[in-house]
Amino acid sequence: MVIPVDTGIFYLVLRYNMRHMEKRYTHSDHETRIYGLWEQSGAFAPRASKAAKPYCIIMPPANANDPLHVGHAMFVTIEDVLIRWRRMQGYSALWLPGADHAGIETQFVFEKTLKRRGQSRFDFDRDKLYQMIWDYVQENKGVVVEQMKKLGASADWSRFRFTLDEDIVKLVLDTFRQLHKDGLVYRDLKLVNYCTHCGTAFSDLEVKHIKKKAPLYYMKYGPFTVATVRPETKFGDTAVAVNPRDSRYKKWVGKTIEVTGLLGTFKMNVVADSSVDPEFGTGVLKVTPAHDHNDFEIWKRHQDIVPGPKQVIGFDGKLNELTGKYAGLSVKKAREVVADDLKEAGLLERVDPDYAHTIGVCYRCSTAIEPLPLPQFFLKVEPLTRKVLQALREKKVKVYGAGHEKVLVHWLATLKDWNIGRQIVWGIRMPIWYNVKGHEVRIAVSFIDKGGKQEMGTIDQLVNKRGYQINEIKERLQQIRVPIYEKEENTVPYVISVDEPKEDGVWFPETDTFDTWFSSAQWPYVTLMTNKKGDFKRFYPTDVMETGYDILPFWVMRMLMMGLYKTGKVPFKKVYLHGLIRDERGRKMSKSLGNIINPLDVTAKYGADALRMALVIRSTPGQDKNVGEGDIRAMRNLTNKIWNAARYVISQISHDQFLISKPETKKQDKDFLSTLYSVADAVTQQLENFRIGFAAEHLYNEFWHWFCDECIEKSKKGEISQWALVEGLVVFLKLLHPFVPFVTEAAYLQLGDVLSKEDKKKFWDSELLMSARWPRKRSPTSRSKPRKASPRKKTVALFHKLGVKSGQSSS
RNA sequence: GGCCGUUUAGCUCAGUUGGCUAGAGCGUCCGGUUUACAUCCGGGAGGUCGGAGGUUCGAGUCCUCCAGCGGCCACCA
Repeated sequence: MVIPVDTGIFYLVLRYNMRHMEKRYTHSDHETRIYGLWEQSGAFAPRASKAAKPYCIIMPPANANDPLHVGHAMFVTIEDVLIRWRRMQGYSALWLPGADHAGIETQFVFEKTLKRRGQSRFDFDRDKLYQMIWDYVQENKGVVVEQMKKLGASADWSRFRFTLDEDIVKLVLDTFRQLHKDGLVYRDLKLVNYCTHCGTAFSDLEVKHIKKKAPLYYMKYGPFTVATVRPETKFGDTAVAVNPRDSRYKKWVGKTIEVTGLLGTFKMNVVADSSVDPEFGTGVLKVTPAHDHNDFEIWKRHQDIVPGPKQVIGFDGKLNELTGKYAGLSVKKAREVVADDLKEAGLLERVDPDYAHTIGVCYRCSTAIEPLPLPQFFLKVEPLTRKVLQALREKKVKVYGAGHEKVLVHWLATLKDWNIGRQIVWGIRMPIWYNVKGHEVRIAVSFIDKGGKQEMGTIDQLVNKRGYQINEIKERLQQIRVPIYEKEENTVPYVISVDEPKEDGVWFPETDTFDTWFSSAQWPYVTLMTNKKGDFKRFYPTDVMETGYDILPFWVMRMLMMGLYKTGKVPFKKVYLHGLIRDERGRKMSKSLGNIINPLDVTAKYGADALRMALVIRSTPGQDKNVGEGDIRAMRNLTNKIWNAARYVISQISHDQFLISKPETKKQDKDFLSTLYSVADAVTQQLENFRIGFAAEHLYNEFWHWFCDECIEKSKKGEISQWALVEGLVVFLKLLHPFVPFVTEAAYLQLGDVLSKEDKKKFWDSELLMSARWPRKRSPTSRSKPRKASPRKKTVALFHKLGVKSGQSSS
């Protein structure tokens, strides 16, 4: 057979093969060179042949700023197993890699480095800060790619995409425009989950709920007593609510009461709302629409009686000027001070010191989340989730992963509208311009003046009182806050546009950026649309989306929503969710425990193959897995075993004039080959069913305990012929290759060096194992692995035949 | 409060649609270096598959209930 190979590769392969094989497999002698051979062979790119069926996996884009951790190693291994397997089966296999700008994560990390220099993000205008983070990311980008290569990832690096690539951004913005046109985007004032430490709003999904004990204060409230854990928000109260069926308070409903508090006496209306639980506390609720989600909803339901949000906590997490002498206190401090003052004023009836409840905290920094009123752009979610639910019902997408399909359905069924703006700089700026003309008194901005100092205020104050030019404000803008008013004539008009509108007016850009997930939700189609011509047509919908179950709602769900919206098709047909990797005792890996497995350290010590196999063997989708150094060492031993099995077979070839023409006569050979190929079929089947961990274990056992322990030993006694043994070795190298690509390739190359031209015709179908043909049953007549029927089984079968209930009789 | 997962050898876990005489790694005990591999080979001990019912010729596998562990969701102030 003539193999058309690039002569350079051929030369390298020749040079690579040294006749001598070391007694032990030393990964460091092979991995880098083998990866080089693969890359130069061009086999990472999908087969060009039109006849080859497409197979595509989009790689979850790693955070551009994130060094490799064990989670990466897991996804690299599983996806690489699938891609290598399908590639060997002859598919035109594309594994498309990329990186994510990871807005909040990256900006947060960058701000830490700023802090070390004694600076903060408030020292810079928008453009300057963006540029600084861009440069910072450029320094680190690419590191993770090099690290993934060390793990053996056979991705097509030539198709690598970054979420902030110009053409990707363009498509993401197009989608936004389209959503807006279709009425799926709206601007509204709602309470958002605001982290005062990170300085941005989050979506509901990014709020972590933790159980906590806190004092529950019972305070006098006009004719009532109300229970609250947040006395500091009382300055923002606008009404009092009771349950409509609560007979105790019926007479008060609709009345106006007088409440004397720390800042004087106020009038308030009493409303009846069924969300109030008569059993809780005193059954009376103070309504604080600006600082509590439930209260906000009560206001929405009773707008005629209940005044709207009165914000008393600022975005800095401190009480504002409406709180009189308490202004400037942090929420936490204010709570204590207010409680003390209430007590002193005789307004505190009693305190339940250990009230257990849950509070929302920032998933990033664990700061308590403040619900704050903020005008935001929202994505109307229901029309999108409906389509996903339908696709799931119609089985257009299937989820592999321990019950997570149900979790996904639950998410989709209960999802709330998505606030897609974030108050950070690092991301794709929302393409929105406000015409501030005539609204200068209503719009607050911050910017950096010529002296490099931050200035803030309404546009009116800055221009008319402090004498700044409107253009210099715009040029060095940090943030803009455009309020929403009930009255039409007070509402600030905006247009969707990337560039400043040409129309008359004074146009200020929105300073919010999109939630990172808004762009990554579009990842499958934007990466294919902006890549080589025809990729989208050929590879979309993709075959498998593989990722950790922890980002199912953040990413997978949203990709389905956006993919169906934009293309009318699901972005992927299968979802494989891997579990988290924990330490050998089942604990989460953390720096403080010192139990982190650093993939690069492990790779250096035991080899990439050992790490890959340790991660994947016996893993189950959706299920966490414990991995310790012992597991990795055991798999390093496997690589050595593979190497030595090959070494033995190869040594026999060179010693005993290996004869290809030897006919297939021995019965033992036939049995051996029959079993060999049923192992191959079983592994293939397991991979097709995404039983990857099981396939790996099965292979491990068959290779080690059957092929090595039994068959090689038999061959020493002449019970299995040499050529059959060589065939066995080649088949196992191929089957093992997706899991442990380096050592199998190294062994395959060694074998190729020893085989004669004639021999190669039989055993050799490619210069490189990674491009070789996946083993299949040689003839349809060969049976599956014969199993001895046990006496018990025979008996049972007989009973069955006779229609007799066996019961205990067989024992 | 709702949902999901899990419970199999000393430890960590596998175990397709029921067919098991229940496996692997690590650990442990005994024995082995005449050349594939001591990162190894041979052999052993160790499990009433969380508990109780049920379906079936047959249940680790399916159904019901109970219990422990873990996770996700939820506006009880």
